Amino acid sequence: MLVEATVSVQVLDEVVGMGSPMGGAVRVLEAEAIARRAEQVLVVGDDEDLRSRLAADLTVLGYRPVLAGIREPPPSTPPVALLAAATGPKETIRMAEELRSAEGFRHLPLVWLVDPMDLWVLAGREHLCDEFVRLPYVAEELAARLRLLSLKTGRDGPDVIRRGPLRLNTATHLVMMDGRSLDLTYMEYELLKLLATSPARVFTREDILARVWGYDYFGGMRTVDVHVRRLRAKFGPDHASLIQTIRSVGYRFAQVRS
Amino acid sequence: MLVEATVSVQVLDEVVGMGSPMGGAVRVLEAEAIARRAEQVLVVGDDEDLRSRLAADLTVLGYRPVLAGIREPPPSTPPVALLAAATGPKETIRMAEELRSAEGFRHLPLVWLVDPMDLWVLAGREHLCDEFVRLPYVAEELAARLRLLSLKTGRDGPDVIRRGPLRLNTATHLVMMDGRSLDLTYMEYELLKLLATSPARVFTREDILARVWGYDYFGGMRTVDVHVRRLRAKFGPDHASLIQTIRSVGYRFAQVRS
DNA sequence: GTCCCGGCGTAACACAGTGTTTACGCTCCG
DNA sequence: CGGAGCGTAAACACTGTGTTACGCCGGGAC
Repeated sequence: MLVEATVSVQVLDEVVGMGSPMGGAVRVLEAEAIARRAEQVLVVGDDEDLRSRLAADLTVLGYRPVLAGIREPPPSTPPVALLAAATGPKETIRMAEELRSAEGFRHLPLVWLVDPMDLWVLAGREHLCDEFVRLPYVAEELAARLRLLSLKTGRDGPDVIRRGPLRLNTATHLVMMDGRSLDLTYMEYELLKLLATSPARVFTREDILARVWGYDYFGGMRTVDVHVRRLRAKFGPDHASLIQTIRSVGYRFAQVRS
Repeated sequence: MLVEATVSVQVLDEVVGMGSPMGGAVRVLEAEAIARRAEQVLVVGDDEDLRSRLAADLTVLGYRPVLAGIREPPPSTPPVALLAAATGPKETIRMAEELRSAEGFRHLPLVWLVDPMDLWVLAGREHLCDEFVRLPYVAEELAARLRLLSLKTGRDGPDVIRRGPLRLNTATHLVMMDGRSLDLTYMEYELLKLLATSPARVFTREDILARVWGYDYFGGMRTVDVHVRRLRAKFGPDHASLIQTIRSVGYRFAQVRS
């Protein structure tokens, strides 16, 4: 039932510094890699050699490769994509089917790594595959496809505010925390948008009331407190501190690592 | 300003029957090629050799390759995609920019054919590229990417918008749900088309009234609600949730995976 | 012309979901 | 130790939406 070679979720930090097996093929825009601030990419599959090469290249590209077993809970920080590195097409299909029915992985963009001889298996299985890369792959292609994927799936782009584990899509009003979507009310959404738009900046309750509730609002200021509390509750205990209280002043969105 | 080598729109029927330069690499599911009933694919660019190879492979894959100049009017039947076969990255970029500002080509999915050495030019130009294929390309990959492109853009042919169980033929105004045709009124159709064209995107009632009823419409906003309800009723209980309410904001078409 | 009818806009109502207020207890700091 | 500031919970009020019903309008049949 499971991909036997996979283990529990575990960051491959030790891979950092390894030379890429693809040699000079890896050419990265440094700024881009830094701006990506180590987004996680899950790597699954039974091809250990391929997995380690992917891990090395992803690291150089500025991603944080993560090994994951399907049965394990998904990692706390949301991965941008999931690379399927299997030894053959049958195994890839099996894995894709399993991932698409696993709760934590169902909505992750799935990228196949596939030999050109096996490309025919994709026909009619497009629902199991969001993107694929021909083997042997080129690191730059991997980078380009991951970028395109983020844009096309709406995880990134001009309308998306990214703050650490939080993704705020202003076009779709979709809010994601750790890859799971948050169900926010209108006021909660507007309040969060205000705070997240200017992270680290402190907003007084008057500020917030004026800009979210409107300048003509005359109500109690505890209203803000209550909505902040509800936001924190929906963030979950791990991320409740994303909105910080500045005593006697107001609130601010945390300064998340860049 | 123009791609000099291109000529006016012209179907490459004479290419049919040519052996593919890729040799045995071309393996097609016959049924699939027939079912495609010769959808058009535009090929532009100044690399004549690449263009003719593409034309041959596309033909074998069941597509109808069409040579087109950018300045020429787009072919009457809209193609499903546009392949950019230029001799170098600079030319590809120039062409892409021109195509994206040309009236008839702006909305066509654009596929780049790009040398792995030149992949870096894609960074930051994702808006000019919907999909790309690494050179030297493999015919099966081309086929798979064109298929994926159709699914991802929700276009099941030139005039057919596909969103999950819904099929919207903009040429015939025919709407199908799960294979059964829906009998929609004019307003219902226009409203659905607006929402389905940009799935997941939230439209306010003002947006909808302005774009469906016209900018000069001054009526109650509950009009939108009622029409949404009528649409949902015709969708049936199983699919009523294809149109989602965003409280205090508006409506959106659900994000469906194709 | 009149009649009929489908398509559309508006009004009315009930209710679930939300926003707001109040109350209380904890924590921090003077 | 005391008070201000804040977190938390619950109760309340009301807005927004789903739903139904009704009336108007325009076009086609006769």
